[in-house]
Amino acid sequence: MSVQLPVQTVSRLCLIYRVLLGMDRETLLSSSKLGKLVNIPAHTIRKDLSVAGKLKSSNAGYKAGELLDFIRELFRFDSPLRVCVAGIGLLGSSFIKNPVQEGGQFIIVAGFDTNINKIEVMKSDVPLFPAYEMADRIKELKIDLGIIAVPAQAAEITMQRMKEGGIKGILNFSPAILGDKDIAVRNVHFAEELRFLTAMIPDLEKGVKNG
Amino acid sequence: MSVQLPVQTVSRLCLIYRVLLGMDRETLLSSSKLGKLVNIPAHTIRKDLSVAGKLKSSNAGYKAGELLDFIRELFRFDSPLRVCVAGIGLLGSSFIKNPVQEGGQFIIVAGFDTNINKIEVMKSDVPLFPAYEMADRIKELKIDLGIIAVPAQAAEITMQRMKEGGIKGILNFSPAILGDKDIAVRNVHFAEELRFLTAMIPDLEKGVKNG
DNA sequence: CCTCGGTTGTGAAATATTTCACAAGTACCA
DNA sequence: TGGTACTTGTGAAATATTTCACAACCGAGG
Repeated sequence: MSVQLPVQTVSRLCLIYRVLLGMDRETLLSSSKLGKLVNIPAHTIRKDLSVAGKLKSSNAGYKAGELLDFIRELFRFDSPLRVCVAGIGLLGSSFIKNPVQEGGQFIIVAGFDTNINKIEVMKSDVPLFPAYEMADRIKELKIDLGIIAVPAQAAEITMQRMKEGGIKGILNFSPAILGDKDIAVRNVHFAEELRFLTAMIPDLEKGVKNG
Repeated sequence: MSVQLPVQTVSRLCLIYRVLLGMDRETLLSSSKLGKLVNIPAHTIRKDLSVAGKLKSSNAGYKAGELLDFIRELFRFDSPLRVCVAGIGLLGSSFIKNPVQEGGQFIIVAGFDTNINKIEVMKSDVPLFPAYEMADRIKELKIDLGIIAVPAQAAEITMQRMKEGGIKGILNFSPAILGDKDIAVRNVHFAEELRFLTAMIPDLEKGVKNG
């Protein structure tokens, strides 16, 4: 399969997947009902499903459960992925202490930090290791995804270590901007979300530049 | 101005803004040098600046400081925005305790929670109020932006209260999917970022569906 | 069996965005 | 002054994405 879906399509399907997760499998949804739930026009949803290779049905909408299964298989959301966290600061430890549930799709199996004291002191169900062991541990524990929650200046080396360990994807919360041609990297930055939001606001009154 | 820039252009300019912030104003950057820093092709950067209404110069690249000023004025990033946080849980309180700095572009001026005890017990420089006062306080304190960090079932009502107070933009960290035609809303969801990442990974080995 | 109301799936049209390619500007140097 | 080695800005071409519009399908009710 894999006709390489447009990124936005992928993103929308993920969004749909999310609402379907919290819904009775038997619920019957038309593309327009679904559209209202996720703020996407009905025809876009239909097109997305169409290019993604849809399922059978005609008429009468989609059964939540079937749609869920379809997307799950499409993106192989079935087998749980093993995740590690680099940087056991405020943010990093919150991932370790309050792991995302999401039906067991992700399992946090290791934490890393350069600060050995932190590793020894912190209590956690997840095993913690010093950062220099990262590549080896990632191989050993067959880790798929990495979350980077280290300071900016350590981000690059952390990514390198993760790559060396053979990680497939990285979610980067550090202020550094990471990217790589071999693996999927996604940068997330709170302040920038706020900034983007600000930039998108039609007109923030203020002296109203011209009119 | 405002020719309504493409969303992606806005997003890229914000990214560029971020790297410029952490850079000496005198640094001279060519579009390709800049491109490497943010993982964007040079011609896309030039085009973005072009449609955004660019500045003067030809030759010899951009001075970091000038570019910064250009983007700042373009999006009116100058006057600081007043931000409030709804939901003083783990995430919400982290915003209050460790406010984003970003050169004072955002100031957190209030927190809200339905749980009165929490409000009374928690120590914080930022004043905390009960949720039902939200609309009034937002008006009173002239708050521009809201961060929603409440549980899913409270998200909708929180948005309504914020709208009622006249807020211009919302950054929603709750699992609910929010949207509104009048104000800018941005949904952020960690698990979904992981999921999106997973979906984007070319081939996560696994039984390798076909080939 | 036929029609009505509602829904999907999808080619084709309409838009939007990215990429290209190149004229034109600038500095430097001799 | 002329030549070299950069770089930008941008119209036009190439792509990508979204929107439209409509045939086809289904179930229910005569």
